[in-house]
Amino acid sequence: MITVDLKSRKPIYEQICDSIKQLVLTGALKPDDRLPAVRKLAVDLAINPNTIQKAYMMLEAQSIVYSIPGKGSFVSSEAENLTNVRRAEILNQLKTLVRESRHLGIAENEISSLTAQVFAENDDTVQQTI
Amino acid sequence: MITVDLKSRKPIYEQICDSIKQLVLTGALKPDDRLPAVRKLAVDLAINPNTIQKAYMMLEAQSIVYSIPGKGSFVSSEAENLTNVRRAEILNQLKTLVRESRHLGIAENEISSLTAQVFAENDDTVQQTI
Amino acid sequence: MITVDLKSRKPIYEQICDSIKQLVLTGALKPDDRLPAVRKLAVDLAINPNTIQKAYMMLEAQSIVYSIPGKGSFVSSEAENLTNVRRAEILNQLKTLVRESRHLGIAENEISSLTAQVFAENDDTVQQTI
Amino acid sequence: MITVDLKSRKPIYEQICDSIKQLVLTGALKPDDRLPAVRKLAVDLAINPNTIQKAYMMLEAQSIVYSIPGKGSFVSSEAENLTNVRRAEILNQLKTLVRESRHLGIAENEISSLTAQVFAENDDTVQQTI
DNA sequence: GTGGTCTAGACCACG
DNA sequence: GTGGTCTAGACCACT
Repeated sequence: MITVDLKSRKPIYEQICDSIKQLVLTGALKPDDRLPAVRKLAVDLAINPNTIQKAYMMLEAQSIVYSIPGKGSFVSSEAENLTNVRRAEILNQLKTLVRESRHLGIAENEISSLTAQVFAENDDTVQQTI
Repeated sequence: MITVDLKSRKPIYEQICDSIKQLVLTGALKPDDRLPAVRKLAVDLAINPNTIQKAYMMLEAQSIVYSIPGKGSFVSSEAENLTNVRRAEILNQLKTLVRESRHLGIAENEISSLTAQVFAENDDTVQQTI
Repeated sequence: MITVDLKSRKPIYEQICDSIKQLVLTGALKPDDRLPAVRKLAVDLAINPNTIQKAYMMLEAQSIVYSIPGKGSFVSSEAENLTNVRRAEILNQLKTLVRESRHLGIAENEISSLTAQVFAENDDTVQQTI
Repeated sequence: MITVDLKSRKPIYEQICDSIKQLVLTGALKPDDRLPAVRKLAVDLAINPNTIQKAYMMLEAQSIVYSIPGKGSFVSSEAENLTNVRRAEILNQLKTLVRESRHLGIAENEISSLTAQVFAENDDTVQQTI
């Protein structure tokens, strides 16, 4: 489920955070679900446990995860807000990009057709979330 | 014209690169136009000349700028390709974002209306370039 | 392996770039091989680390090297194209030189014999690569 | 006869030196011929007279030119050695290039055919020197 | 005055 | 320990 690209410029701990957020967003992880144990995940991904620890700490700082010493880390119930937050972010980014597109002379219908095309895709992930 | 945010996580020299690329994209800088002198820009932005130098070097490595020691730095004639490159980038980013939007349950017409709204904006910059 | 001539008119960082390209061309450095650490090479060559850093940055801009902060700098897998690029360069330079030779009244067979002589050399490096 | 490329990275004064050496090599300028007047050449090339002056000074330092204050600069009689010097240089560079060609796996007959091709060219400049 | 190179030394984030 | 960024200040060559 969780993968990291060691060659990427993005810090590994950040990749792990993003992976887990993604799992929450898609519903694969629900509130009070337990996250993989730090040591196990470290072995699976062949990376340093400290790095996993750091990722979990960042998630905890964002209230996406809570941890119980000796038991593990769990998805917070507030994690469901993630969807709304992310939605707002995306719409904002879209606005910025569309604005720049316009500056560069990209026509409105070029964007519309791109959008339509994406919505016509047969994406497995989408199927899962239905 | 060129501004930097010292607090940003993005390196200063990269901000300068982006600023200048933006000026080229908007047509504010045309091929063979002269860029601000390294030292002058450094003073204006209250930044070390080495940092400006680094930015210019990166732009030169990308063939967006050419420098003649003793004379100055100038916009390359090949810089006009920038528009096409940037256009492709944007369409790609748009596609990714729209795809994620769909995953999060954002409706197609929500995006359409956002697009329409942006294209209806009265942007001064757009007016100028007409 | 890597040496620099402080007295040369060619910038030190460029000498380092060329040295590394050469190592890649001869196969001494292969894709994903690790380059010497910036600070270590700086000490070995008795040169400021910034200069090494600059060299590595230029190589990265040319996609010959990729760097992962905290891990090191590595030969890119695309670096293998270097051979083709260099070959084209060489043939071009040869053409120019031969043309000038002709202007100066050097006979064709003088060049042929020089070529034959070089190909008859017993070069250790060539032996190794067989 | 003499041209400069203001956009080139090669210093203008060096371009002028090379141009003049070339004229001597092709026989267009013979011993005791007078070089163009500094001011006139500066006007013709639209560059700073100091730059021309510097070029002539460099040539004088290499004994390719001698100057008589108030009369002008003239091609030295020793300038004819230039051909021999240049010939040696070229053969040396050729040797180095051919050696690298061999390392990169370029076949001997590839170089031979390139040489033959150049010698078969119909170059006007060559015609002149006959 | 221009760009270009280099040094010395600092601080940061990552693993 | 790694690479990456930045500053301060020096010197050079070219115009």
